[in-house]
Amino acid sequence: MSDQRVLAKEFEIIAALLEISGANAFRVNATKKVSRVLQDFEGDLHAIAATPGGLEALDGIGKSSAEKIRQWCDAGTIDELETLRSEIPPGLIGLLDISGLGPKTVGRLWRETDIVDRAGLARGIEDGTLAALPRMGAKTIANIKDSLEFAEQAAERTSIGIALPLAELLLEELGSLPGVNSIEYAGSLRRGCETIGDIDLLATCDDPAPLIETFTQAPGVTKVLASGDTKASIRLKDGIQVDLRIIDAEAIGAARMYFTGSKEHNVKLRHLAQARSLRLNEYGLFPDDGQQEPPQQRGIAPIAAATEEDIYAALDLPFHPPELREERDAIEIPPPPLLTLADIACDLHTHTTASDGHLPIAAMAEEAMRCGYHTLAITDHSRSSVQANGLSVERLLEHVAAIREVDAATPGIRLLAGSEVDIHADGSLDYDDDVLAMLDLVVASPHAALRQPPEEATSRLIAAVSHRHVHVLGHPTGRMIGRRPGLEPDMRAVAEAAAKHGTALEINANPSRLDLRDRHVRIAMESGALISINTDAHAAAHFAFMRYGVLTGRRGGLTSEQCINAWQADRLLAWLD
DNA sequence: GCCGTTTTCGGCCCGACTGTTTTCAGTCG
Repeated sequence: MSDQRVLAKEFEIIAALLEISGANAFRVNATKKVSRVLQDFEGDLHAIAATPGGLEALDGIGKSSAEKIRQWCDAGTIDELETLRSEIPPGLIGLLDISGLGPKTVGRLWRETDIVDRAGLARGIEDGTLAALPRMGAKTIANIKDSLEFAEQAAERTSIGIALPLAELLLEELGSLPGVNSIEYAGSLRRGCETIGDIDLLATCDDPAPLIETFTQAPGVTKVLASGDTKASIRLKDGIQVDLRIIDAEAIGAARMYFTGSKEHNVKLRHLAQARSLRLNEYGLFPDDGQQEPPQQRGIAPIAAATEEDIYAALDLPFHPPELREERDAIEIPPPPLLTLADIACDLHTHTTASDGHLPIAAMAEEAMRCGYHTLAITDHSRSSVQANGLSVERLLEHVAAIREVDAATPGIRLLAGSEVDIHADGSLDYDDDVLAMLDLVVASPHAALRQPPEEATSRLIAAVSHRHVHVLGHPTGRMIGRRPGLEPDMRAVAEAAAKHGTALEINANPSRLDLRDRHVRIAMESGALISINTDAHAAAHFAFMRYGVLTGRRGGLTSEQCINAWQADRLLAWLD
């Protein structure tokens, strides 16, 4: 893990310990923000720490945090963290993740009981220690017990590849109920995040009660977490939480904006609203008359509420698509026109039964035509990928001939004979130049040695993108979300080399990969590198992964101009030549 | 702890729901 990622975790721990100790909530928030800034930071942490004022120039990092970061760079520890650790049992941090337990309660456990970790909590529930605390009734304790058991076995976040199809299924089922006028998803799912904490649904309907009832009693619901007049939360049997909110149709824009987030984007919007003597909440943008009671409860008409566009316009801001509403996205700057799924006209990285795919060439061509593509590249594995049945030079030559044969026999789509060539640890490729030269398209990808140090990874990938026969750098880091971190190269250096040599960087659209990731796409855009979004399809169903790649591209600010999959066939072919 | 077109002090987003409590604290998103 890179230094800034390790340090981001340290600040996360500081924030959690401060929270338990009862520190000022704004100080806790500020510390959490430092963690997020470090998490997102791309560049050389030690270099920026050594530059006077360098750290302080980052939004959210002030003098005090900069000092701590420099201390960590020099000594490998932070005094404040060591002090906190010596005072507060670290096992308490694991209690903050249990739904229903917040900082106040965990702080109480620390000061007033002998419960210092999850095992202690389980004991305290049984032996009555918990029940002795104020405001701890039977129901609260039962909820905590349930959350504790759930937290012990649940995965942290759900892949968008699981959450999005599930959400679409829910929309179909709930949307067909009588009296439901509209239903849609919001939240991190709508922003296209690679993993989803829970699914947020927004509905407009004639009568909320029957919808809430159907929702909370649906098959697959293992627990009803909340059920009110306008909001309900359930947990499904696979552990995913779904929140449903009932919205007034006139205020759907404000609700969309509010529940899509991100939280940080909303906070920025509220700040700007305040500066204009306005008040923004999930019911609309209102004039701020200084009264405490929410304006919508006093019959005050909103200035804007029906659409998100109205609200941005009323704040004199450009519209931001959901994918560009993260903390890192500047709010005043108009976003570029983003690539859409409809722009995608080809897939340039797919596999067949020749290596480890499930379909023969002709069947893959059929699927690509169903997607409306003008071109499909067949790129089976190279010889080093033994586990994936990689092709020897001899088998590759036969395969190329077979691809050209199917291409000639299949009007309506152009098939490219390519290869996904292994990039060896030293940056050399798995086939000789004369072999690569006869291919229509070369995707070069790292598959092994994915734990090599960042400097080696950087030169390895720069060597690949600089190679005269390489068109696309496939899944550049080799990461698998939640399973392995992959390479951590200096992505700006790789992107600059790619831009210089006219090589495209891939967004591998498989939802387990999404590699490049969103923040790397941003760097590629800034460096002027081209992007190629490919599904790496090994089966018919994998062609549908394209949308996850497009979402990731959009989160990085990708335009159709800079994405070679959006180009017309002749332009693409000219570029390949 | 951070920040500044109300600037070096005094703020820091806002509402729903639950459970325990008789008016609201704590948690969540």
